[in-house]
Amino acid sequence: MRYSSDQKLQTRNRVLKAAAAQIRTHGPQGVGVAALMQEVGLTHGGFYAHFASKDALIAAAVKTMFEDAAAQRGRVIEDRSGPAALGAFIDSYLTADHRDRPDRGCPVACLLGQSAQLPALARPAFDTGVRGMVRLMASYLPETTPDPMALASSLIAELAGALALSRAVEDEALSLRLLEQSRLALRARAGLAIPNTESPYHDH
Amino acid sequence: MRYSSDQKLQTRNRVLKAAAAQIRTHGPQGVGVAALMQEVGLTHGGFYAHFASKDALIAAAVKTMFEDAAAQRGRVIEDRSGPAALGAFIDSYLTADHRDRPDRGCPVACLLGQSAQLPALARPAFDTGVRGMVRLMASYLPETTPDPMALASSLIAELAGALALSRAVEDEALSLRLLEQSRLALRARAGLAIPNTESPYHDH
DNA sequence: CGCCTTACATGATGACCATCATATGAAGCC
DNA sequence: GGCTTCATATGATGGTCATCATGTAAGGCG
Repeated sequence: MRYSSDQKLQTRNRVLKAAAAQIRTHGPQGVGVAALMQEVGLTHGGFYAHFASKDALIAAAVKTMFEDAAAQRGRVIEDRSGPAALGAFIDSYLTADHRDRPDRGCPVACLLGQSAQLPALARPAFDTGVRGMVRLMASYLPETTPDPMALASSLIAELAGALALSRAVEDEALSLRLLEQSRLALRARAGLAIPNTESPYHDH
Repeated sequence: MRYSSDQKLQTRNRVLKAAAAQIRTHGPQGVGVAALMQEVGLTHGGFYAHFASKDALIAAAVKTMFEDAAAQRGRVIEDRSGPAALGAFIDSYLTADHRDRPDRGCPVACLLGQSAQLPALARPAFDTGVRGMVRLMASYLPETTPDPMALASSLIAELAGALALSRAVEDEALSLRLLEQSRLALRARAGLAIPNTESPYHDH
């Protein structure tokens, strides 16, 4: 075995990445140290050379989840700005695709209901992430918005709530309705043009 | 020991009630059969006389959670009807009290992010509960609402999302802001009078 | 050439957990 | 008064899990 100079760091990052995906799909409790390390191609013993405990891993993983999410938002928004950026973000957020790929999805929506399972070590990272998302959203609102932070906070609640609900629900039709109704409502509330779409309650 | 005629049923109900509270506070995985039975004053062995498996217990508990929630809504709404009922519901839902007592709170908000942990047996009960809540909300909206079901679905997403977010967040001030902003936004969206409250972003 | 550090592997430990086979003890019936 | 039934208790089984002590191979440095 030859160890390059940053071997350990690379391994750590691979473990973190795998953990972030696992946490989003199976929750913080659903991740096992042994299974996680095996996924990375290692065995469970070496884990404690990288993290002091499972809780420490989760805290670090939550942090990287938010960093990845910020990068992803950048890719979605591209060079748009203001309300156009907000529209692109909302439209990409409330899709069946985002719903079905929680492992790459928004950490807020994934951790929304996991407050009980989330170790105390990981809480500050979550708070920071939520704050950042609210601030970002507020910055994209039209300049005429009277209280951008207030509106942004309400928009985030619906955005993440609708995605989480659409995931929790079993019935596909109900799930899609939840996504689409909130997408339209959010666009309207943010002062964006409404795409001409029939209410899914009426077409059949 | 004397067994009254409905002894078994009463025990079953006590187990269910305890399970419902545990699931809401610690999630489906956080409930242990042994600990649960001990809470009811029994030992773990008798459990399987009442439920075929832990998953079956959770499914039954989810069902009772929604029944309890419906009864609780009735108590909050009292003899109000229409928008007044809706206002009372929203105001009672987005409070620090509801946030801090998940064991007695809305099952939708508790199970929002637990989709991964929720056993398949319990999913239909959740769907039914969500549908019922949307229908109820739609029935309270002003008669002039163009598409009550569509609006109700969007309102539920924000309602449950805001409560879940306020629980997941560590910082008390942020948590209260999330509750209050969504409370005001929801009242406005439902066509209700806005109580005269300063934005918590501005007062300090 | 040989020692030491580094990155990981092996294997063990103790805790917890769902599940079930079997025992117990009381109530009601004959 | 013995027998059955029924709700619950006891104790075992097999599994999973986080954690840690110790072993091992390889590279770098003397």
